[in-house]
Amino acid sequence: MSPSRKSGDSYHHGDLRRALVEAATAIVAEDQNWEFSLREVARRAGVSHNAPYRHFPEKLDLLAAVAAEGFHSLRSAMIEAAKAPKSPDDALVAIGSAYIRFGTENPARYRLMFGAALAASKAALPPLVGQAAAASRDVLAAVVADGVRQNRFAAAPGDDGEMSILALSAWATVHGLTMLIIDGLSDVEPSPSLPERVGRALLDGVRKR
Amino acid sequence: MSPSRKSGDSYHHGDLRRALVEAATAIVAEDQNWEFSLREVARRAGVSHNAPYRHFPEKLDLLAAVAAEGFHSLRSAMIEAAKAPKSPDDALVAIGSAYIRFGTENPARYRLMFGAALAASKAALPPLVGQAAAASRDVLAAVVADGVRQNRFAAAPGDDGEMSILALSAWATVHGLTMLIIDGLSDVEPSPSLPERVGRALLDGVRKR
DNA sequence: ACCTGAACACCGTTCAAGT
DNA sequence: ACCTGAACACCGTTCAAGT
Repeated sequence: MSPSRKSGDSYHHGDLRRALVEAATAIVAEDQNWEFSLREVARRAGVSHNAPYRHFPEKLDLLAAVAAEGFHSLRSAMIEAAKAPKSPDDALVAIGSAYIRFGTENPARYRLMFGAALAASKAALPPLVGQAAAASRDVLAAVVADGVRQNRFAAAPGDDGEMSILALSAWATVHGLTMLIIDGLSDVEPSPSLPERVGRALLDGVRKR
Repeated sequence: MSPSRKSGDSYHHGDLRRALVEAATAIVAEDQNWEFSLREVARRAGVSHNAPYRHFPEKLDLLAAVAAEGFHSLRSAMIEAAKAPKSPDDALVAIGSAYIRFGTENPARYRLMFGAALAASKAALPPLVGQAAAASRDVLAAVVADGVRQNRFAAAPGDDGEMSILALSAWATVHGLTMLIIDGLSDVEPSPSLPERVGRALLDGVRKR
């Protein structure tokens, strides 16, 4: 057994960091509550309650790691959704739908992703999370830019050349909707067709008429 | 000193409930952190650490009370903003601006308002919060409905008669944007003119062209 | 009715050790 | 290096009393 083994094999040691992230993710999925205790994560991972401190200086750092992984998943889901469609219109609907579906299908995980920022409070957002979030936003932004380039989407008047406001708006709409649905504040019944309908509404918001 | 004194005078007793809500609100504003401890609230109010249980069965209920009051404030800010403008266009921009300003000027309070829902997790949203939130949403919805009625806003295609999706979309946009800005996930620099610009972008999303 | 003090089972974090 | 057990200062909540 040389030490050159791939870090992917998880006997029990060597990848405690990954084990902790997975344990935390599992707890969140099972309890459907984004607030987990560090001690429970350690128990689940089979280590003492302060072994995690070797890998994460404080609880917030584990939270950030879980959140960042969540954003990577979200990004994958969006990329997957954007694969098939040809037109920017279809792509935007597909991506919007995938986004809402991702959030509403595992609300606790979605809340954690933004709750990590939330927990940070005054402090700056953990860079890990910020980058991961930006990466998933960029999938949406790319499609929006595509639509503008093909002259199908209307850039906002104030957006001279830049299209950041338009992309930000689109992100805000799907994010806000996801949150409102998760929080039970949307009065539209959450039918399976909702993501699709929201995707269409999103499209109508940017489409050139 | 008859007991028929108005409940508004706060010597020290009689209105502990209000004192607790105010103490919690003050702590959130000072720490800029929406997570306060029940014991600290009690200390601040000058009572023992479990006196609050006479008024709030559990911590979540105090959280909900603070959140509900926050929604009342938000509603007032929106109503105030909608007063002056005449056209639905101006009103929507004004309301959107006021909304974003409310959220970004006291992020901790805004996060708490939605964090109360968040904390509830699987359980249903505290009715108190749900109603207060709906009441403030309705200010926005009324202006949107006005615009549709005057044929200045375009109802979404799927919205046969109802305009709930359009209003929900508008709410989602301002809510999402507020959250993204608060969380530091918006890459647009938070200039004082941002609320105004966002209000205009919101308008462009619904306006008939 | 409303409030108290002591107690319970937790928590995040630290520290002096162990290997 | 990595992990442990004991300890510290908290927390939410409960309970038997006090007035």
